[in-house]
Amino acid sequence: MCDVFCCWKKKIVSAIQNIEGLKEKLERVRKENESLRFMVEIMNDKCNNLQSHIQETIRTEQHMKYTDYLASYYESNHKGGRPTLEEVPSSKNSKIYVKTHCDDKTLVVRDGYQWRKYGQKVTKDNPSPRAYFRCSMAPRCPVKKKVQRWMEDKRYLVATYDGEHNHDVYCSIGQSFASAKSSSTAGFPTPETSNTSQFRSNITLDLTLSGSSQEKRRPSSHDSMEEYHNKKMKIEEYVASLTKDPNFTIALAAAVASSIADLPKPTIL
DNA sequence: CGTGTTTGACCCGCGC
DNA sequence: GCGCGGGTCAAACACG
Repeated sequence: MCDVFCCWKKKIVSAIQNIEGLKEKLERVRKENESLRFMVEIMNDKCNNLQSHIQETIRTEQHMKYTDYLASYYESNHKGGRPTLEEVPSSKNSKIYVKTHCDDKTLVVRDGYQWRKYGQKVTKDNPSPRAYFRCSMAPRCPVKKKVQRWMEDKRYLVATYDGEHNHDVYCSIGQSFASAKSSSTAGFPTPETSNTSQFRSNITLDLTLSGSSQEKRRPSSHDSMEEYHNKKMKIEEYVASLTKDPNFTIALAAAVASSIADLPKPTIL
């Protein structure tokens, strides 16, 4: 009787120990889960930041190209005179002058959008051939452009745009990144174009807990400040170790790039 | 094999 | 009506 009792007692103690162990395990998993959730939140913020960064980079590039064109154009035609409104290209049916190398035979104007070439022709007034491009989003996007070397200064390419894009630049970029196959035309993110590496290298994936993400995450009512800071430190260490891993960075960049392709509502610049 | 480029042929508007 | 020239098409080709 006593033996049976002892045996049962042992079993019960063992079961209780098991339960305690499971409880601890559960608690650990719960904490891990919480940390991961926190990290996903951070990643999400960083993803948004990255997206804004890309947007800003493209705007800057277009602005610089435009400024370069204006500067050289007014230098050669106005000898320091001020530009007039008529000479400033409009977004619809506009002309853009892009400086290139003289020996550069490709009629490529990197304007942020991806284009598909559908024809080339030598015109009467200009010995240089004229290339015809359609937006790669066609027929959804009706925009076309003609690119030809400028007669007056062969260093410049004249891109004449016909129509207005009804989508964002990033649709083209996302499509290009996602497909990993691209044309050698004016598409911004094409591997063939020299800007690509520059474009990518300018983006640094800041995965530390700084900026907006830190602002957003405040200690909850049941978190003490100390607990919160400890947690934050742990995650910072973890994130730092991840950022040191080149494979992780590559994987994240690829994921971000593909997510850009699926942006829900594109905005027209 | 899929996707983009090349290039000769074709279309179409315009001036004579 | 004809010829010219700019714009587009589409088959062939190239490339990854």
